[in-house]
Amino acid sequence: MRLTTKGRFAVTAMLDLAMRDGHGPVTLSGISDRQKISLSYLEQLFGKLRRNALVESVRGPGGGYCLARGSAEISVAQIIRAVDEPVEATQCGGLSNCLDDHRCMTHDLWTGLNKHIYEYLEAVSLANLVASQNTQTTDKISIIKDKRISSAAAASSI
Amino acid sequence: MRLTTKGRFAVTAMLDLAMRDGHGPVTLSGISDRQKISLSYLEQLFGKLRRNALVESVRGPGGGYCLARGSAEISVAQIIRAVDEPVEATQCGGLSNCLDDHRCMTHDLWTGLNKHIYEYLEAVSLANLVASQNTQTTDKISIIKDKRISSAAAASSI
DNA sequence: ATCAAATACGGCTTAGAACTGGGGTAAAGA
DNA sequence: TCTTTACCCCAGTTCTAAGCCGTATTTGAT
Repeated sequence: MRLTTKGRFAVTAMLDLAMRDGHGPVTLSGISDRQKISLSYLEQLFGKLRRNALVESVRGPGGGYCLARGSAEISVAQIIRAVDEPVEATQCGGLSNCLDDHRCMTHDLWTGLNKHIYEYLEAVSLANLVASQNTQTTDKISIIKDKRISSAAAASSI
Repeated sequence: MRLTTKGRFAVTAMLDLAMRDGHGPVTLSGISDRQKISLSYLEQLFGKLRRNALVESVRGPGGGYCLARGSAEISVAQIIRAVDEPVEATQCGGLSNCLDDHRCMTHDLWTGLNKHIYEYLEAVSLANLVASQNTQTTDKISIIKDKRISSAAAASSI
C-alpha cells in the first residue's frame, strides 16, 4: 500500500462529507472551499470514489455527493485503495513466481509491512474520525503529550 | 511519513549490504545486479544514505559501501527517512498554527497515523530482516497462512 | 613515476505522477 | 428558459522518480 498526499486528500474530503452526513448532498465546491483542495482535483478523486461505490452523486441544483453507506462502514483503507491504484510493491510482480532465492529477498518484508498498515487503516472508519473530531480538545492534549515523548521524531515531521 | 517505492528500494539495497556485512565494502554495481535496481538510481540513494550517516564509502578499486553502524542499530524507519525527505502531511504546515477549526481537521488523524507507522518501522532493524531472511522457509509458511485469512485484501496487492 | 581501471560522487536529463485550469455536455430544479 | 450542479475530457504546470554521463579519487599494475 502506497501512502501519498493523494490518499490523504481523499480521506480529508470524505471526512468533510461524513461530518455533513444526513444534511443532504454536499457540493464539491463546498469541499474545495473548506479543505483548500482544487475543484478539478476533487472531481477526479470523486470520480474514482463513485466508481468504487463509496459515494453517490445527485445532479442538478441542490445536488452533490453523499456517502454510499454509513460512515461506520467506510474505512480509511477503502478510500486510499479507491484513489491510489496499487502499484506492485515487490519486484516479483505476483505472489507465486518468486521462488528463486534473493530475487525477492524483500517480498516477505513488504508483505508483512503492507499487512500491518492495511489492518490498521482498515480498522479506522470515517465514524471513528468524526467522533475524534468532536472530542478534539481532549485529543489534542494527549497528542501534545505524545509529541513531547518522541520529540525528536515529531520534530522531523514524519 | 510517505511510503513509496523509493524507500523500498533503499531498504532492499541496505538489506543487501547488511547480509554481506563484515566481508569488506560492497559495490553498487553488485547491488544493482543482485537486486535489479539501476546503478545510477542506487548512486543517488546512497548519496543520501551517506549524508545521513547510515553508510560509509570507500573509494577506488576494492571500494564500495559499508554500514556505518551495526545492523541492529539501523532501523527501516531511518532508511526511509533518509531517502524520502518528508513532505508536510497536513495543510497547516507546522504544529501550532492550526487552531482555526476545520482547516486542520485532519491534523490529528495524520499525526496519529504517522506515529503508528513510524513506531512499527522504527522497531524493525536490518538485523531483524537478515534473521528473518535466514529462517525464510518457516516464515513463508506463516505468511501463506496470513494470506488465506485476509485473502480478499491480499488479492488486491495492497 | 605513470598509467589504467575501478569506484564513488555530483550535476544534468528524461518519463511519469500529482496537481491545476479550462472547456463543454447532461441532468435537474426554479 | 436559466442556473446549478455533476461529469467528462484535454491541455498545461510542477514535482518526484528514475536513469545517464562526466569528473574526482583511490588502488594496483607496469
